[in-house]
Amino acid sequence: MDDVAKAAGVSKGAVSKVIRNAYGVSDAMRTRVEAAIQELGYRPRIAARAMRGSSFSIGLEIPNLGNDFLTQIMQGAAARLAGSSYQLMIAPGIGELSGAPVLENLADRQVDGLIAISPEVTPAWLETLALELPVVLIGRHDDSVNYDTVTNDDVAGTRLALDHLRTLGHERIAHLTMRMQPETPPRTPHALRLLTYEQMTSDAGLEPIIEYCGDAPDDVYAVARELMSRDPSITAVFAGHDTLAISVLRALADLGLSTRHVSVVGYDDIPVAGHPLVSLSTVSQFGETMGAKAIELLMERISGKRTTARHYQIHPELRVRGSSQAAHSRSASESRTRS
Amino acid sequence: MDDVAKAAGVSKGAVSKVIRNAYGVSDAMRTRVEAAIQELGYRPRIAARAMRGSSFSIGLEIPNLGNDFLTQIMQGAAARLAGSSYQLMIAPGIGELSGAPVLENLADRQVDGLIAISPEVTPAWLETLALELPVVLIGRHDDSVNYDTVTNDDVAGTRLALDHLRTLGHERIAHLTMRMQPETPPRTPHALRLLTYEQMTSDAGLEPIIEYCGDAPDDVYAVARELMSRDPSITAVFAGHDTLAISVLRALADLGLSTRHVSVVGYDDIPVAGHPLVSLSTVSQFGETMGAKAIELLMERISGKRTTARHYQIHPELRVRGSSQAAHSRSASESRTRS
DNA sequence: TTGAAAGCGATACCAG
DNA sequence: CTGGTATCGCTTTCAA
Repeated sequence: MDDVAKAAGVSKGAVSKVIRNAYGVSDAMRTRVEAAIQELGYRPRIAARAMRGSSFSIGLEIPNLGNDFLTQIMQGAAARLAGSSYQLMIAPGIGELSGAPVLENLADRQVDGLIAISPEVTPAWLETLALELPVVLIGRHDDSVNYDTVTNDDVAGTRLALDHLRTLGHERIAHLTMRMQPETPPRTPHALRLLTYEQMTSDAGLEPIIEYCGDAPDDVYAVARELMSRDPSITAVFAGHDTLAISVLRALADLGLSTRHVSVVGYDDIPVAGHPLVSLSTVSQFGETMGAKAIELLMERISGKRTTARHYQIHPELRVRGSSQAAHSRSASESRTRS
Repeated sequence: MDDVAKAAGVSKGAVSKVIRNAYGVSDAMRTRVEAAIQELGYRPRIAARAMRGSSFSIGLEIPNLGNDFLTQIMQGAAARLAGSSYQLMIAPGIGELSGAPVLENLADRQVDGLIAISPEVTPAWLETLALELPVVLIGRHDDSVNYDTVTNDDVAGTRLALDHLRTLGHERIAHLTMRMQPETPPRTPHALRLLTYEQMTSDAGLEPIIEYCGDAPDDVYAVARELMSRDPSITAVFAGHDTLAISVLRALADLGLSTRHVSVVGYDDIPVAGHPLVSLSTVSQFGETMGAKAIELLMERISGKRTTARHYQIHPELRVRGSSQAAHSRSASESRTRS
């Protein structure tokens, strides 16, 4: 920067102002400085800028890279940030090392704002973190004071899925979900979906059939397969998200069954769900919109336009595809042969 | 840091040494300082550290978030970095804004090392960039001097796919690939696959059938569908990568055809390829290993263990699944009805 | 082994 | 409108 200042015959301060196009620079000076910048191929060091001002980076913490729904969120955020002077820095969690440590890593790097997705970070911890920098949490329905949230209406989405299956005549509807910490009140997406499932089955006088699985794809598959082979009375599965649902489809296929025998409905509407070979009925929660909205909320805070919390909620929509079909008693109709 | 120094009754320099566990600190001092760090919950600011030393961040540039193969690379890199003091910062390209600008953004943020995936960045530019910081390029077979490369043997992989189809009796084998800049010699994965396809069809006396598509999923689908409906003599498609292959499967399904009529082989072995409903034959290039290897090469340079370029090449393997079947003349056998 | 002081490259305040 | 200067938080000599 000193070089640029010398080349243009001005002071460092002036160069700084031109870069930030701050108030108080004459046109003559601006042109000279910009010419010098061009000529020397000067690029400001973000690290140095970050010490006094901002880093022009916004951090996006995600617990898991393999999840297509999270990918949609990332895409929405990245697209919304395109053309701005900010760069999106995505920091993935790795196995157990997820959530708070990753968020701290990003905060240590002086990002100007932070988007968090990990459901297991506690609200109290996030409130503290949000005292230091703007934070948006995606997914959890927190009643936060210092940070914003972007959620979808998991209760409504679950109702859409279950009402759809009931309308098709299903009564033995299982719910496959992730193992999770108990929480009161439920605020994570999967806890809310589970709760809503429990309420709806109870209201309808149906027996709840709940199966829990871990994160590893192999475990999900094993649990799905065990569930499908253990109880032939089940005619439909509502899966906590599409990746689980697709594991159910895999288990069905491997057992020589199909969605004619067992209907499957997922949640998220990941891209592959719409593929004709998969054709998964699901609830869309518009991941790209969520990512984009998170950036917008963050920018409002970064620019100082807003200091009070906002809780933005998306209305999910049902996508009916081939994996949900009218109920048949499976024990009667199934053929046990591959089609 | 001043606070910590005061609390421990030592100098800033001493605290710094403890943090970096540098040479020349007594045990007594270390314990006192560590206690103070604990007590005050002190966390060093990376931005300040970056000004003098390193940022403990390594940058990963990817052109596109929606590509499952790139996701595998990211996962491999993230996993390999787990437990180290480095944080992976993934910077996605957005639409046109990809490649060089994103790499510059990362370099401006003083990352300690950089992994690049964009094929369109020129070798000359990368050589210059690699003068400033360690760089590993994934995918392109450059004969680089200042940066390392991680590639898979695209020629061998293409041979695996095409030999497989030939063995199944196919002679009308189309190749669906991405539109790309001409380059001499070919160094990008898709250019090499195309070249190998051209050589093999020529050697076998077969007519080359080459179809180009853009990046947008809709365009890929349209091209695939047009190809499938235009020329019924085609009995097999070798797609440049799995996502293209899956679009071909979609087009086939929508046309009332299946892989009994047209065999499809992809490249990458993305997770969904192994799903029984998709069952895509493909060439695995072990994306996770590539990502992990890139981190390893980078770390060797960051630690100063190595300064000469390495070009690491992975041996691809064929994964035979249901989408490749013995050739039938499609015009004779097809039924044009949905099954 | 420890402490003091000089930067790193920008920003921001305050005179001129 | 412009230039000088203190400053951010850390690393890194260099003496003691």
